[in-house]
This record gives sequence, C-alpha cells and structure tokens, in this order.
Amino acid sequence: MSKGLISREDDYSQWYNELVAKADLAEHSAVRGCMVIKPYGFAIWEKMQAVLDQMFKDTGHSNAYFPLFIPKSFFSKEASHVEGFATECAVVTHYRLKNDGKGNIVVDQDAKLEEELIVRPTSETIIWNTYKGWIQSYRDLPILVNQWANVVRWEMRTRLFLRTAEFLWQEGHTAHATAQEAIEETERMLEVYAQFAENWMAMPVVRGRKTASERFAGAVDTYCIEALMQDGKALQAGTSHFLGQNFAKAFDVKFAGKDGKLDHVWATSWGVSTRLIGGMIMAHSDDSGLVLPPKLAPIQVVIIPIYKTEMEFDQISSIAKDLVGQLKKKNIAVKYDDRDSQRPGYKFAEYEMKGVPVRLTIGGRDLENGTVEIARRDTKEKQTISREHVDQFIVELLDDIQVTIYNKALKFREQNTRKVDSYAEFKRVLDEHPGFILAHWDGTPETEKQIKDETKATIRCIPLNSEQEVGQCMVTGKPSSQRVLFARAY
RNA sequence: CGGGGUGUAGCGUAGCCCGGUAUCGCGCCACAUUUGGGAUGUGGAGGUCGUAGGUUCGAAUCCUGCCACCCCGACCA
Repeated sequence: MSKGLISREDDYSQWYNELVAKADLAEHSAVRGCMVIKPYGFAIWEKMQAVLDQMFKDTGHSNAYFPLFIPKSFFSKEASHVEGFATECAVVTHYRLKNDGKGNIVVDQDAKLEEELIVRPTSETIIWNTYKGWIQSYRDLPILVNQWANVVRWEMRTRLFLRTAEFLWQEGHTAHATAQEAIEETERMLEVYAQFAENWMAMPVVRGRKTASERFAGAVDTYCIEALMQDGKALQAGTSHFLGQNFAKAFDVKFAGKDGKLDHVWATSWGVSTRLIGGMIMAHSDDSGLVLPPKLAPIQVVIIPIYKTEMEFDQISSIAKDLVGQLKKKNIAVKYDDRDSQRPGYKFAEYEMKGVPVRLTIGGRDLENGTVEIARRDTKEKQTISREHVDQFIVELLDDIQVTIYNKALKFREQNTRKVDSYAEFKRVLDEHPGFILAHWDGTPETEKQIKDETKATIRCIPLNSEQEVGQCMVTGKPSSQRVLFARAY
C-alpha cells in the first residue's frame, strides 16, 4: 500500500476511497454493493449509536426490534410508499436449497414461499401492521419506538458509507393522537439530529423541509438536515417525516378518543444511518488523512514513546502509564502505543491517517525536562508542555479541537453558500463555485425538474426559520416568498 | 441497467499486441544496526495471473460467458 493519499484537489472521489481504506474504516465485501465495516470504522458507529441512543431515550423513546422480512402484501398497502421503493427491493422467494445430484447446490423449486418476503428497505409497513394490535384508545398513545437495524436498498451505484446496498441505521416510528403532536415530534427529532450533527460530529447543517418531489415515499412532509462537503456537494444527513394518517389508513389503525369517536392515528418516522460516517469523513478530513471530532473519536489521545535504550523505554513507559491512568479518570479514550515494531515517524503518520485528535510524545529530552510534546491533528500544531496538569490541558485541548473543526466547517459553508438571482448566474456559479446556492423558485415540481435536468442541481431543502423575502423565480419569473437551497448532491 | 476502463503476491505494478507458468517497488518473516516525522543492511517466504469455459502440444497472453471495482449516464430519502 502506498504511503500517502492522493490530494483532494487532484481527485476528490479517489481521495475519499483511499482514505476509507487507509484509515482502516471499511472495505468492499464479496457481495455486490455491500461493505465490511472494519473494527476502527465500527468503533465510530458505536460512539454515534451510544450518543444518539441516549438522546432518543432522553426524548422519551424506547428501543424495540421488528423483523428483517416484510410480506409483499404489507408492502403494497401504501401506494406512494410501494412506488418509491419498488425498484430497489431484494425479494426472498424460496426457503430451501438442495443438491441437484451433480454436486451443485441449487434453489429447491419445491420450496417456493406462498407469499414472497421483501427484505426491509425501511420498516413502516411491518411496524404499522404491528401497531394496529397495540392501539385501541387514546390511552395507548403516544407510541415512541426506535429500532437499530440493517436495511437493504438495491442501489445501482454504491460508495462506501455514502450509499451501499445494505446499511445500518436507526428508524424511529411514533404514533400520536393528533396531527399537532406528530408534527411536534417530527420537528423535535429533526432538532435532535441537527444537535447531534453540530455538537458531536462538528458538522454544521441546514435544517429544512423537502419539496414534494424529494419527499419520503408515503410522507406528508419530510424534514431534513443538509450538510456541505468539502467538494461543494451536499449530503442529506438525516430525515424526519410527518406521515400524517397515511400508514394508519393503509393499515387501518384507529383509536377511540376521549369523546369515544374513532380516528386514524397520526405518525412520524425518522432515521440516520452509517452514511453519517461518510459525511463526517468528508466534512473534516485533509490530505494527510482522517480528521475526527474528539467527541466521536474511538481513540482521542495516543501516546508515543521515543527511546534509544531499554532503560529509557522503561522510564517513558512508566510515565506514559501514569498519564493513561490520569486521562482515563477524565473519561478520555487514550492509547499508549508501545509497539517496538514500528518507529515513531511511522506511528505519527499512522495516527494522522486515522484521525486521532491528539498525539502525545514522550522522548529522552522530555525525561530530562519533565515535559511532553503535544500535537493536535486538526491544525498539526505542536507544543511542548510541562508534565504537570497534562490531563487538564488535554481536556481543554479536546474541547478546543471540537470547536475549531466545527468553526472551520461552518466558515467553509458560509464561504460556499451564494445568493443567486438569475438562472444564467445560477449555472455559472454551480460550475465555478460548487456549493450551496440560495435562489428563488416558483414552488412547482415542473420548474424543479427542469433545473435538475439542465444542471443536475436539486433543491436540497426549503430552509426552516429563514427570512421571508419577496422575489421572483429565477427560471420562470413567477413570484416567490423565500429562497430555497440548491446544490449538487451525493 | 447503458457507454468507457480496470482486474497479475496484502498493496501498487511490468509482461499481453508477436502464446513456452511471471518483473519490480512497498509491505510481510528472521537477524543485526537503529528510534524527536513514514529507518538501513543481509537473508527469506509469499502467485490456481478475478472467475468459469473454449482454442492449442502448451494460455497471464488469443476467444466467450460471468463476477467485482473505477469513471460517465440513468436511478436514488
């Protein structure tokens, strides 16, 4: 394996692919479109899961688990839902293999399933079929359930983490007595995602609503968070859907209100996936490798010894182990890399590639001076400090790195978000300055499609809480009351 | 799924046109010297040339199918 990475400027796609491989995050599997998430990559996902799971619990949700397989008939009940997912479903048709007598293992045609099973691309249908049995009265509501699961969407083109045929995610599915309550839930969970993206991933996001054509299949309204990657392309990082009564009607889920009247239940669903890892990679990393936000880094601090003699090594190790103890007490994930098989320079490069936020080096000079050298991954700055109070110094440094990379990403987004007022300018900016574009749109799917067909840019969202501004659609000249966010997207 | 490209040791490659079981670098193993930014020397291991067929005395090389990956399109929460 060659040592470095191709630069982002030379080939952004290749840079991403090399980084995923060399940082030991994931690799392609023997199965088309499916990835193997390696231990280091999975450790990032586990950190994300732990934080999100707590956030879901803090907002009143409980975890449950529903089946991988969905009967085809369930799937067909909600018309727009089936239409949206039909072209990318894996279907199980048989339940047995047999030996054909010539030494080949073949599908046993006698073992055909009475009803085919769909491998879930999302679980609304099986869940609403189940909720029907759970809900009779308003007293059974709300139901606030989340599940951590894998889903399968048979994608044509895949990229590690960003779009794979199978991926890991969580999907929340809630049931409510009123539309208002469900809408509040939809908005609450969008905000949970936004907070997670910004405070934990250090990735600024735009909160918004999808246009009708970008909406989740079966939703009344889809909210999303959109992030800007370093190549100027947008990434949808999370979605939260107000499903109205669509699934309740499709699965006949009614409840009796206080007044005794029957009504269909109101629903939401919301999810984020391992795609977040791809987003986090592209938001922060540089030509030396991964840059991880300290709050989600599997290893936050690595300690590397530099020594000439066995005796020196022993002295350094004793100090290093003491530091490990101190840092662990502060809940910092620290690793002492005492491998004798690699030289220090090799280790420096390796942990840079893996995005470890802080590197602490102890060598002979430090033994004499009572110091350690501290290097931060995000800026590559190095400084030598006294060994006393190293723990507190590192606590503050990790916080500072978290803030610094967020601010850097935010500045990047601000510098690459442009207001545009004519279609000609829109096309020019799109090519010359890839990024977010705020422009007026007449609100019709026809115009949206025309823009997409002609420029490959899509409306990422209609931003929430953005200023109302009278304007004219850049394509048709029809009136518009606010700018919407355009970009080319992943 | 359409167009183009690639597939040779863990990784990157030469050889392919003009058929005779394979080159080089990195990595790996052993030993020695080394260790403050990807060490050096010596010795060594590692290959059904993506895969399945075909042509041939003989296939990495020629032909066909299939698989995977990359780029571009189509598709896509």
